[in-house]
Amino acid sequence: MLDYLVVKGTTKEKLTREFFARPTVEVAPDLLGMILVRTLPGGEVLRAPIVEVEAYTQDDPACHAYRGVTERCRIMFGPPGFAYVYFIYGMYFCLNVVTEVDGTPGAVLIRALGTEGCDGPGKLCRQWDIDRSLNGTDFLDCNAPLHLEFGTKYGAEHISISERIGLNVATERQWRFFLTDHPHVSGKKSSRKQASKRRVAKGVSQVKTARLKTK
DNA sequence: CGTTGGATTGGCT
DNA sequence: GCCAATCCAACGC
Repeated sequence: MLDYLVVKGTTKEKLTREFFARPTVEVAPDLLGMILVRTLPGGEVLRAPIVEVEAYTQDDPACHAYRGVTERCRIMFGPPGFAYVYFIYGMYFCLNVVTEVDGTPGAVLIRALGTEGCDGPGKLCRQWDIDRSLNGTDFLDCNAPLHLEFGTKYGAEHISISERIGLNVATERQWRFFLTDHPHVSGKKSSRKQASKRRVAKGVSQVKTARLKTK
């Protein structure tokens, strides 16, 4: 609780476009501790620090931009510091921060916030009413319905690293960053280890299809 | 505690 | 058609 009430001094450091125009894997851990500010349509303002993120880059098979520009991921190819929101699994939205210089795709998935009910990329978007309408929002615009501010800065000694969650490609990349032992990181509830990848996703679906066909 | 499957829409080959 | 940067409930041991 003390964690997310701490907002750095009164001298607010100004966030710049350059901050995001860096290699994605460098920006990702720097986002930990920064404050996400969401102004709801009704005017209510929600604020909480980012406590878990994942990096996705152009040469990364798990990245939506891996196979080039499409309508869905085109925002990733534009200037950095903007929101990339996508729809997944038929019922969830996920929020990303676009990184890298204009023309180079890259993004950081925000996986958890340091507040109740935001321990997971899908959960935090549901909780904070974030959907496709916020795709392309400028995180530098204080008047936008969604923006970022500098918060507490954490050194490497407070940051843990692991492989990303929910992927079945490029699983070797250690591109998930989170605040060590923070109570609001995802998957903490049952403290289960994420070793149960979908081993033969293809085979499983084929079996499923076959079963349906014979019905 | 570990593992599996269902929900449910739309992006992309 | 296939299946996904998720989540949760329901199993099995």
